[in-house]
Amino acid sequence: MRTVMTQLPNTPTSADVARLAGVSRATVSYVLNNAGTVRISEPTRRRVREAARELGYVPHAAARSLRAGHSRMVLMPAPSIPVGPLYGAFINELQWALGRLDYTVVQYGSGGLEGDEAARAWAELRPVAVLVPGAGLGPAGVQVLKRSGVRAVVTLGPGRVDGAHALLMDHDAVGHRAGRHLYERGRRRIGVVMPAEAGLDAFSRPRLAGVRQALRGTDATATELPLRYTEEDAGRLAGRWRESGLDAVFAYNDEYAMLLLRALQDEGLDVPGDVAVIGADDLMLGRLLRPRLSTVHIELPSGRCLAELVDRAVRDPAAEPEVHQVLGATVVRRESS
Amino acid sequence: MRTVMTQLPNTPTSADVARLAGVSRATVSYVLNNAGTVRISEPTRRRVREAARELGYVPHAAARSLRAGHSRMVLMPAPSIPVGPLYGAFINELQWALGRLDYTVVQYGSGGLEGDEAARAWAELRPVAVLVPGAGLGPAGVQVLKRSGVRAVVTLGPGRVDGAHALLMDHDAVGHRAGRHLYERGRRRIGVVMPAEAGLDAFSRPRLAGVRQALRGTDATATELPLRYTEEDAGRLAGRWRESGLDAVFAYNDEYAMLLLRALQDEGLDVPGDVAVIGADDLMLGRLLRPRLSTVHIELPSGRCLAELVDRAVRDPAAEPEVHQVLGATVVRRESS
DNA sequence: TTGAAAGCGGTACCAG
DNA sequence: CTGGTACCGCTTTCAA
Repeated sequence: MRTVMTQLPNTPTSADVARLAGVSRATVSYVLNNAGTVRISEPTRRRVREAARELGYVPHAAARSLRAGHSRMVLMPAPSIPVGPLYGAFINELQWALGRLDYTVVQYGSGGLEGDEAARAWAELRPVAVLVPGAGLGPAGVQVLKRSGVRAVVTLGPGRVDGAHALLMDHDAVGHRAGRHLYERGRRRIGVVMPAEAGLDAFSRPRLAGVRQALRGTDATATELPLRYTEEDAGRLAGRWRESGLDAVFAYNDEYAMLLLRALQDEGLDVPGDVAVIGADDLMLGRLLRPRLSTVHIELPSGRCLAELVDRAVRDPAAEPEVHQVLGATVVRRESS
Repeated sequence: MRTVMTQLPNTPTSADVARLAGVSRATVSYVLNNAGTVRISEPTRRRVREAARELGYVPHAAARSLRAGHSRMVLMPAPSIPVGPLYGAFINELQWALGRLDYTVVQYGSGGLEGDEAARAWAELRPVAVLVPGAGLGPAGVQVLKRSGVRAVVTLGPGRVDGAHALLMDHDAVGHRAGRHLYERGRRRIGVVMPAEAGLDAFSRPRLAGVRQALRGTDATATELPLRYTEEDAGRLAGRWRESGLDAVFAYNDEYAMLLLRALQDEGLDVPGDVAVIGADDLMLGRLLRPRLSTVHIELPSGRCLAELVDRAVRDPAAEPEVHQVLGATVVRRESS
């Protein structure tokens, strides 16, 4: 006794189309895929197309790629932390560029899984390529992916991983430029804001290291300044500023810089007189402050360029992994330093 | 004559695991899925697990869901325009919440496809549910999805679509609050910034309509102010301000508001004396300006709440579509209005 | 020009 | 407790 309460539409398959058109499934496949090797008469083609339209037939991607033994899916983990406009624009451009090359980009919501654990989940989808921002994927993860038929693994982050192509985003350079700039402006006691928010230390630590490196062998010092992204915490930090004796600060990025800048001014400190401030990312909004915020402009690779790398790698999976240095960092001096 | 230049690792299948463990594919499946209905001896289980580990076996999601006739994939189109921190945080929360309910969230890079065209592409993946932000999906698209076995279609946007659940984000309300606020502050000639950037008019138009509605039946007027997100264009707009006679502006969101605010001040106009400015989104950075930016705080639904809606809908696909009003808009008055 | 059939990788029923 | 096997939807030889 089956009580069917709700008549869910039975999803039409190519067999249904074939039946309706009075042909075989093979013919349906030929017609709908415009197979070049076989000639199908025009009347038949029309009947098939008509039947497909009438039934609302949509091919089943899983079945197709199961049969084909491969797909054109490029998988990236979805960012688990809110991501700035810079990186967001980069992703969009990349998706578009890969779309032009007939790949389908899919961002996988890794819901809690980390690094090599996540790699297993990604591998289940049998993508043709995987793009992994940040660190977190180890050589083991790369192996899992490759063994599952992934033809190209590309990491975009601070370091390279064995077996994967790498787009090195050298955040040290960002800190280095900032540190050098502040030093050249005569600053010697330099604070470096370290966001307290989780997930950002992958970027903040290299940036700090870069500052340290720029200052190595000089009489200048770099001091870590933990900061939560709240007005209260910025006020607290600014309140202790005079006693700290710091005469400059590299504020991780423009948002933290703006936050701190305002707090410093509220404490009666003069920027850049008493303390020079520089951010990073070159956000539009930084230009609107008084004084206009100096910043480290960051140049990401073009989406097109990365898309081409992926395509190359997919076509020749056995080639040596490419390693590119892709993060350009330039100081844009405005009024705050 | 096959010249194999590169020994690509042959992806292990459950058959390989079975062979290595000396059991059948069925047994492998039982063991690896912890099938409750069948008892497998502990030694066998160990042999199977060991073999799977050794081969680096990863199950093939497509094959599995092909056989099962369904998946737990929730598909959303990836945003094609850079998205603010508000919405980004919402997506993250949603992904996490759906992950807790054992769904896999996938953002599909629709690379150029629009609305109902895109629906067909999504349907190929046979997701169990589809979440569509914005307008653009019509009833036809919903039908395509449902006929392809999608059990829940949820739109988050300005209006409802036949057959789909709707989380109504009433951007009119944002404009309405802003308009009413400015009116109550005694302003009568109100400008409304309309971003020139593509893709934003889905939001900006309702917001404008909301302002108009708030002003209906009063002696106040709303004037459209096209604005590109550049300093030059803001300067141009500010340069013509005095002759426009406007005494207030609702600037679409906080970013455009900040841009315009600075430009107005550079023109020697007093904010809020000569012109009141209000934005929207309640960005942290707006609080840092002088004067602090008034704004319309927007409350999005909690990810958990939406995840539960999805789960309900998936469990009972035949239920009446739910329609919820989910966008809370509240004026946060600071110093610029 | 079209059809029959094998098989992609897994799952689940039924026999043993 | 375990193995054989049919089948999910689609593509692609091979024959007719």
